[in-house]
Amino acid sequence: MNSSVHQLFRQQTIGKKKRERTRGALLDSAISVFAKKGYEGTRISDITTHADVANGTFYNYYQDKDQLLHDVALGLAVEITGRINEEMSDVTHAPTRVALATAKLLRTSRKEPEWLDVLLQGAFIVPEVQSATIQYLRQDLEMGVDQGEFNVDIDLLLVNQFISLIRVAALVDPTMSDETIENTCEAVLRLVGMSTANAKTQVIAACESLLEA
Amino acid sequence: MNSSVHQLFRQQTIGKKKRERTRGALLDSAISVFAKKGYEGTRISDITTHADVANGTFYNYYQDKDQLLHDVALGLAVEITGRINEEMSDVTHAPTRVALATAKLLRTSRKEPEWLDVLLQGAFIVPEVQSATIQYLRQDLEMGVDQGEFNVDIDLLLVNQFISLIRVAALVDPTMSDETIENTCEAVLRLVGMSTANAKTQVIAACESLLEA
DNA sequence: CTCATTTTTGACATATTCCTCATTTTTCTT
DNA sequence: AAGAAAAATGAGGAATATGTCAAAAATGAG
Repeated sequence: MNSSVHQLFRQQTIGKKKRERTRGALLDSAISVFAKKGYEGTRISDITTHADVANGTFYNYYQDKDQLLHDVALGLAVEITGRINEEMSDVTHAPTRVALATAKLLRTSRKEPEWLDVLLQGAFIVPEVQSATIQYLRQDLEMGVDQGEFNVDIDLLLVNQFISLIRVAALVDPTMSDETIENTCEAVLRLVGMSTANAKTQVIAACESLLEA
Repeated sequence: MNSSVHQLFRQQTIGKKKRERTRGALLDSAISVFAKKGYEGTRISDITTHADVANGTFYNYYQDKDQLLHDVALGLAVEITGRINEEMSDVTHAPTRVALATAKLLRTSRKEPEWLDVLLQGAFIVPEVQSATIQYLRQDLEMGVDQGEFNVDIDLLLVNQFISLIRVAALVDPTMSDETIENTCEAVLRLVGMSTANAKTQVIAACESLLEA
């Protein structure tokens, strides 16, 4: 086993002591297995097998599946949102930020479908992951209202609606085609109160700037 | 056990032979247990216990959980969508139909939270349930485009986005307050390309007609 | 290289769930 | 009310999962 393409957590632990490296292997395996079988559907043994360690090794690191999901999903949240936010540090126009962030997130999902899948599983199960995921989004939405671009109340419902549109994209089109990305970006902008035409314009602009990078 | 308030399937089998009555009890219990523990999380024994029958009885009716979910969710889909569609037979204005259907669906969820929960679980797992759920929705959306009210392409992604907004409402506010219902109705109208102001107007009108009934 | 310390191992005891089927109980037709 | 057919029962074997721990192996600091 251990045929993952990604190596997010093991990458982070290269050079560290054995303990951290094994933890990284478990976390990476958890991504693959949670994505494939779903959180409820995965057995501890699925993860240890995939990580090429003995059954008992799991219990040297975690007491149960919940703790593992917590670490995996939170790690993904920090990694993904941090990365995207950095890349947008110079963008101040809220609709552009929202469209760009959405497109970047879905691009990530095309390259590493398991990441978004597991992140979202975690966001709906572990409160702390939900907070981490929502954090930046909420800022950008409020910025859009302040700028007079978004015409809608920002509350918990809206933020969750936003996230659910992301999730649906991954569900309906796991290959995450350009078309799905663009349609989803437009949908989130309509959700926050932009007109169809306006949303289209913003998305085209955002996606162009994405191709340059 | 068997403390359900609802009795959808047992109601349908009153007067029928024992076989159908027991099947009804299993189906009603499945609603409660699936809603409480989730499909993956429920054990066959949870359902038989709740239905006040012996463990082995389950296997006189179904081979596995999947078949049970299929029957339960499809039954709910037929019941709920059929009911709502009947009540709207005289409404021809697409935005009104969409807002009304959404509000009625969420009202149902307020009264019987378990129904919508299980229906949606089924819609994301059993293809046949998804078809049954989508059926009417798609018609109304296309009607709205034809009437020049909705400004968006109708495809599988959009329909699923729509359904996911329904789901989020139930997730974020299980009590399903009036506010949540109205906000969700407005959100779905924005999703299909109506302006924030326009959506608000439609929802107010639709909700008023709902109070009369 | 050495060896105390850390980490891994995997057999096993415990626990859970599934599913069957011979037997008992209930149903309902006549 | 009798009795054949239908349905329900629940003990128990098979399969799967969990969590523990004494012993073995690997690590890495000096």
